[in-house]
Amino acid sequence: MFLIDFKNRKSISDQIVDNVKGLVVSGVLRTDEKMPSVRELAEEITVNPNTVQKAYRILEGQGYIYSSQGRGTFVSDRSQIRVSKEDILESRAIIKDGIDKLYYAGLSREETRRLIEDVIDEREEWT
Amino acid sequence: MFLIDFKNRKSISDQIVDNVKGLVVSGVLRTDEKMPSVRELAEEITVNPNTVQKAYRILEGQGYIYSSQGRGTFVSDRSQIRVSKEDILESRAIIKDGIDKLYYAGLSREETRRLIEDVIDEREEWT
DNA sequence: TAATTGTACTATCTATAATAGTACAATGTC
DNA sequence: GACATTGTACTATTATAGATAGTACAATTA
Repeated sequence: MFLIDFKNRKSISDQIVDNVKGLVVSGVLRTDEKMPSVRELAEEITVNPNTVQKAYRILEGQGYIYSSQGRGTFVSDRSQIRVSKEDILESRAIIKDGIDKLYYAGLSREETRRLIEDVIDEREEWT
Repeated sequence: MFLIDFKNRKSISDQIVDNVKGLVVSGVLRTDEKMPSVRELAEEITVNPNTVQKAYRILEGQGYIYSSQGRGTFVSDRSQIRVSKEDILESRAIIKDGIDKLYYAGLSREETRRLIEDVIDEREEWT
């Protein structure tokens, strides 16, 4: 369910954040479903509890999950997700960086389009 | 000519690498044209010479430039550029990461396609 | 000869991520 | 009520990557 790649360039906490976002948005995790506790998840993926807590704090701040002292952490309704314009622009900048690198590697516009269409088509769940 | 953003998430040396690659591939820097020396460029963009040298080493390793002790560093012919399959896969992974983040933000397949087409169309020079 | 240039080092500083450990309030369970 | 669980907030420490600082030397050019 929650997979971490310790050799990844992305930090562990960022991987948890993106991982959970994907499960929430795709509906694998359902509204009000209980998330593993900070300590549980930390043990499951063998990282420090503080790392999980950091990810949960970010996820709560963006409305993907909500927490209740003593009770636990739960999945928010998708209507609660808050996306800022900066988030979109950051994603755009990441994609632009990747496209730039393909250009530097000598790919043509059409080859780039094909590669990206491949990536898009890999995901069957989509709004 | 060589622009560095010190607040960027990309390291300075990586920014130099990508910057030069772009200028070489687009033809702004012409074959056998002399590059600024390590020390010159370091002063121009106010970074440490070691940082520039690191970037130059990477660029030479990938065939974008070549160096000659005592003479300087020069732009390679574009036929000398070596692109590994891993480079393409890394670019693909970066793009996938950006597309994933757009999905997490709730964008539809079509909105994502439009945003990417925008990015692609921003670049007029292209093979 | 003197200046420039690429190159190779070592040492140090800095920022970020992750780990380790402690503590406490709120909650649920027995 | 007692106790375990949970979220939360700290501090301190370690690990790593990137950048800086400084030195040195061989090859080349002027």
